Amino acid sequence: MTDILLAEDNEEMAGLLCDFLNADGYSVIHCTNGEEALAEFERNGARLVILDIMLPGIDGFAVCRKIRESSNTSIIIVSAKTEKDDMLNGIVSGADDYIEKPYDIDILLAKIKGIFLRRYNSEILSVGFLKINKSRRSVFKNDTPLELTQKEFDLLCLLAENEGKTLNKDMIFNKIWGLDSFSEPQTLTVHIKWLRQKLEDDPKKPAHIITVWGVGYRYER
Amino acid sequence: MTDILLAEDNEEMAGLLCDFLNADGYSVIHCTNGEEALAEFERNGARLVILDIMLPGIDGFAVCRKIRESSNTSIIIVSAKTEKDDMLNGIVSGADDYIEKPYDIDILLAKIKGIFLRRYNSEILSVGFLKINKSRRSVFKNDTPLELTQKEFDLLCLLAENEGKTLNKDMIFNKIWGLDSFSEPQTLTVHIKWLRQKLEDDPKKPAHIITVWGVGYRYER
DNA sequence: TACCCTTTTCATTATTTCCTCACGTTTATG
DNA sequence: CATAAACGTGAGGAAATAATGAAAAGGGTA
Repeated sequence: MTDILLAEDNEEMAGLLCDFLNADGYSVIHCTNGEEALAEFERNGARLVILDIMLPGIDGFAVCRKIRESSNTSIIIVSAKTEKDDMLNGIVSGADDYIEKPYDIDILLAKIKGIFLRRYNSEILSVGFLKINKSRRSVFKNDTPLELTQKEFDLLCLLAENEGKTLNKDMIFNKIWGLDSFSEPQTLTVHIKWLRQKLEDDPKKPAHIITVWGVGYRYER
Repeated sequence: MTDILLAEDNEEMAGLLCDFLNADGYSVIHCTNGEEALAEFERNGARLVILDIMLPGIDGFAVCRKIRESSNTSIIIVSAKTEKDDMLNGIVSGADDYIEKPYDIDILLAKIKGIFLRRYNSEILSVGFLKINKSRRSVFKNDTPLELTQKEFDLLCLLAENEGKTLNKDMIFNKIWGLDSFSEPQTLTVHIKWLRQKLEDDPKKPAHIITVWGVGYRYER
């Protein structure tokens, strides 16, 4: 399922917003009219729907009501008009939130972040070409999913959360294996290898999981 | 539990709003400062909290954050200021919605109605091809009913409500069997099997109830 | 009690992940 | 350039975890 379904007929606006959303780590599908949006929603669903009111064909309110018939997904309505009736209409149609054009993109992004946090508890960690969803325990490399094992995932999270910072081997080991572990420290390097094989373009020449000699490892985007 | 906890220091405003809310059938408790509101929330909770920002003592943002530490109840923040920062602050603090003074009381009432509808009236959980009616305890897969046992139903609800989120096995077990259960944790995997046989197209290759090795399970639509 | 249905247990198999170890490669240093 | 220490690699097997099938236990009801 996509994170966000965006229904907006202004290509320029939509493109810009998509870029921002992608940068924040959300997967986005863009439709330019109401029918398309409804069809897409029926097929694949979406965690959040952003609806422009002034869509060609079916308008945003109608799309909103239609979606609400079968789903309680989150919906934000975007409107150019600033009339009270419009706002009321949006709320009555079942939208979770309402924002007026021209809107400040930071505010929209903050609203979205809030919705995802409250609703899915899902902090999406977006580091360069990687998207790590900690609550799902899933990782995407440029939109293709990576199948990581438990240890690999934990390791990657630790490194990515400390992106650009060199982490001591002992520290990594203790965090992931626990202080009371009896495993050989060497085991860490093996897991690093596997991680590299899964996410580096050329595992022989790691560009993201960097070895820092005598110290540990560092994640670079 | 009260329907609405209103934190507003302006008595006149509060009185008016209370009247309207009562007229719409909500039970309301009114506090005039942050401390009082927090104490009341701790004691009795509330389905929705309406917070004025400019409260004597602790301000609305702080109250909001404090409540969010322990609860995901709905929160609306009311502010006289109209600055972007204020709005962002509200969203970041974890409010569900934000309204500016002077507000149109109809709009506020509509927002409230929307929140209650979405949040407490949504007995029907619609997740992809599944429709779960929690009060009737019935489940439909593409309009054909599934006959689930009690445990299967509870398990499915838990997974579906947390769609897309990987749930720890222990957590699942504790939620469904209770903390004081003496059953073998193994019994969970057996029920997972039953569930898969009833709702997966190919139970051998589960597409919806996903195993996350070493962690637990995740529902995907 | 006998029946039916649900739930649990248990033993077994299947699968995935993890660890170790030996050996090869790279790096820092004198 | 030689050397030692640190790191990387590959493979086999151990260990951990899940899935399965069958059977027993429990609970409600006629």
